[in-house]
Amino acid sequence: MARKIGSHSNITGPLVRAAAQRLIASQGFAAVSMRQIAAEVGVQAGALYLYTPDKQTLLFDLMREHLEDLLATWGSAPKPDLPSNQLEHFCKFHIRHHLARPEAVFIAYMELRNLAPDNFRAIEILRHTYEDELESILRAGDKSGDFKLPDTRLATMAIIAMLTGVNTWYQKGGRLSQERVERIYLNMVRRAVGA
Amino acid sequence: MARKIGSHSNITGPLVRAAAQRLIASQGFAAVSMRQIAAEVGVQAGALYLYTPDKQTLLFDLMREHLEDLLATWGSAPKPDLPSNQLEHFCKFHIRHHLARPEAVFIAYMELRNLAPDNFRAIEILRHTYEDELESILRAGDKSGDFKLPDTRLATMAIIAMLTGVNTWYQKGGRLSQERVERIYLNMVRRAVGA
DNA sequence: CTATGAATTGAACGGATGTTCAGATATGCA
DNA sequence: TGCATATCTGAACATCCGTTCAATTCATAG
Repeated sequence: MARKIGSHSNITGPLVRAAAQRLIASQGFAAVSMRQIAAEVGVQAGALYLYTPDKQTLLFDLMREHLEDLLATWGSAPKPDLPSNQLEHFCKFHIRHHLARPEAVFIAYMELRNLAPDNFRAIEILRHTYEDELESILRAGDKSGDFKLPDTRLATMAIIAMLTGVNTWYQKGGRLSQERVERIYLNMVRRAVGA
Repeated sequence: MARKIGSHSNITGPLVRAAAQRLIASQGFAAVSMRQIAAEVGVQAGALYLYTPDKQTLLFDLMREHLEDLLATWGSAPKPDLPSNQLEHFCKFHIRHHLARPEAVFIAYMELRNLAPDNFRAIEILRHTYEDELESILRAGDKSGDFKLPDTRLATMAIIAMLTGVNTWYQKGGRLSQERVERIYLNMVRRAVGA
């Protein structure tokens, strides 16, 4: 067997990402220091630089991985035929995927302004790619007559804002189950697009 | 004439708030230093403490004033009679008011976690008060049969998220006029609530 | 013009920041 | 066992942070 790099049973790398995600989500990127992250992992600050070239890249990697995960998961799911069913699939997927990783979602939305310009552009492309997935569903439905939309781009932005907004108030074990929330939101979305 | 306090033609106070708002909106509270704000105003850092007891209070005041302005402006506008007209009034008001002060809106949404606990609670009360204004419209419309809503609280959160989302993409001089955006969003909201 | 008090400076305080690196430690393979 | 290398420490670097305050400048009232 070829010698593996990092053949020690080292898991510090993932721990660093997890601690950084937790801390940045709760305090904000600028307010979290490398020493805080290191303390959470149980190492000294200098050791973090074995796993990231700098603090900025750590943030960028968290956001990029979140969006790549979002796109990959969406892309690997089978697509229904009819626009109406595609819309249902998207709504439920979006709520479910976002509620399952609130910290990553929070960071991806709140820390955009802390990205260096090149990193910002890369993240914006990924986000736009995801938005286009919904927009193409709406466009197809509008064309087929299943939906009635004065402006598909605005409907796209409106629906994504609405669905992502669930993350700001939903609490597991609250008044409504996640399935019920999904159904109620889907119902509102359906009516909003004239389905 | 009684001697006025600050009878010098001093406008530094408002300038401090304006500079702080501009800088915090673009870089984030934790990333902006008192020295940066002072430089923007054209004074030394120490002078800022004539206008705010500390950095935390400066943030709190910005957010509180934004929400008090929102509630006061909303409260002073005449209310239509029918729920359907009230909903139209709210949608147009919300989009217009928020698009007119994007920096204050941005700060009020993004910097909540940088508030000290007491300040956070105070801001949350103001925000909830505003949400209740929409919720009572929806409740009245649901009762009167003008709207058909499975859950007024969820509809409230969904609509506010949708409307506030305009701030993330709207650009003056873009493809659509503000009035057209207001109309399209109102149309989607009306359908979403079953009006 | 002078006295008064508001407005501001500029230096200083202790401490935190991201990052680097020589040296120490731990691990797995020969 | 001994060697190579991955992992980590702990101190150091220059710089920035929020905040305080004695000293100074400034504008106005009398």
